[in-house]
Amino acid sequence: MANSPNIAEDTMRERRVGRRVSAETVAEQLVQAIKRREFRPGDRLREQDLAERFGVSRGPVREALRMLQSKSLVRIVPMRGASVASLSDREAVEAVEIGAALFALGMRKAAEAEHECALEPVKAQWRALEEMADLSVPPKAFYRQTVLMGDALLHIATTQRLRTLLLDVRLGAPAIHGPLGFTSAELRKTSIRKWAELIDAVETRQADTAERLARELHLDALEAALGVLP
Amino acid sequence: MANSPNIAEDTMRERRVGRRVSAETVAEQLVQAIKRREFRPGDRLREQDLAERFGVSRGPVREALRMLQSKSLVRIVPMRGASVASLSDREAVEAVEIGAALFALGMRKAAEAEHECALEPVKAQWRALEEMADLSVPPKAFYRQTVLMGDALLHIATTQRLRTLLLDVRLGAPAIHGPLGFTSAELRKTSIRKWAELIDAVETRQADTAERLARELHLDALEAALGVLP
DNA sequence: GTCTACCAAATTGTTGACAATCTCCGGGCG
DNA sequence: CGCCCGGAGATTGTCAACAATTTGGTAGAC
Repeated sequence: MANSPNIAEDTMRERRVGRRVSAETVAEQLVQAIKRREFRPGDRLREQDLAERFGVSRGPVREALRMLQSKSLVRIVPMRGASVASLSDREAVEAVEIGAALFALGMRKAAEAEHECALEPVKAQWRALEEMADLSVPPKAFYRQTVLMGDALLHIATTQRLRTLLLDVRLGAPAIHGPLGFTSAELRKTSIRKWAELIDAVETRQADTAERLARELHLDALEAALGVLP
Repeated sequence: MANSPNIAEDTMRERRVGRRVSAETVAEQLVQAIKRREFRPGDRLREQDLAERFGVSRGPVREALRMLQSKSLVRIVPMRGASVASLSDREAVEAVEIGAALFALGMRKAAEAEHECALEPVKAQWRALEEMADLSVPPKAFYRQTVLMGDALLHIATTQRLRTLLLDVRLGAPAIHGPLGFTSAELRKTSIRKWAELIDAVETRQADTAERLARELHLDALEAALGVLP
């Protein structure tokens, strides 16, 4: 109550009483910057630069880099520094396939789990997705909606580890896993239909069907993306 | 003979050209110590203790802890320190299922990959496994041999990311994923047979069969382990 | 002209000291 | 008797300086 709500419009040098540690916020902001393409795959990440950018010393920056290294988001070679990880086409495809396998497992577990009324918000999001069939909606928005739905479905399976792992894997291959594939009205229609079938499979506890549909949803998008790339 | 591996008081000095960075060796040794059960799930990891143990200062120790945190091997809560991650039964099962899904994907890719004569060493290791059907061989040895075979099979699929990811996931749940299940002669026979079938499926490019067998091999062992635990 | 040795700048790796925070243990008070 | 308070010790978070290594360029020899 007597807590004065210090607003965070100031720079990050603001000394918050909160228990946030520098290394964590640095890692988080660095991830955002990479997602925002301010740093691109292959770009070098000099410790001093990052330290000045985030208003801390090199210690927390090094910790943040180590965290992101373990998530395969940055590459560190001893005595030569860090850089944003850049995946070959083969590795990117592999990452998407891993994501598909993990998501398929998640959908199996969701179908097997208890999920009383938890499917209602998912259905609401599906209706939002259905509205995006028209190509006037940018592919990125469509893609984001699918990610939202997938995460909501994963949530009802209560598989924390799986969710974070999937998030990490997707972070590494945004180029292919991203909205690249959703430029075709055909694919969007198929995708919308399969999402509906997936939700139904989860609701009616058909684990095998749910697993298959989840995998197909990912691999369809991958195939489409590969058709755009080369 | 020439080298006694116990005392390491001078190793940090100038044993070799400093190509290795402290944080990496600390992380590696800490992982070994955790695998060796010198630190057990839930045990606290004080930075100063680890620093003295490994002969470095707290900086590299903190970096190592961050690396292991991102791999879900240690848990760090701000201002309260690090501890070895301890999984609930549910989380451990989840980890094994994730491992099964990843390995199944790897076997699919192995079956689809080009693999001229690369299967010969795998077959040699299978013959070694076959010799271990007798229960006089400790379960741990049998388990280790299966891990070796699995890794060799993954190798021919050239899926680096998948291998490291699988390794990380397995590190987190050694209690269940370990040799717990292989105390039954029945299970060993089934396992040996399915490994042979798996190798054959990879050799004859039957991706679906390889994927199914890989999953079954993991889930059979999980089921057996769950039968021992409660 | 090309190759090698070597120096200087830049960058990473490591350390010890200092600051911030938490934990624990008594003592005072309702 | 139970609860709040406070301070000392322990532990983590952060920083700036120092050491080690790589890199890029330059001078010299052949």
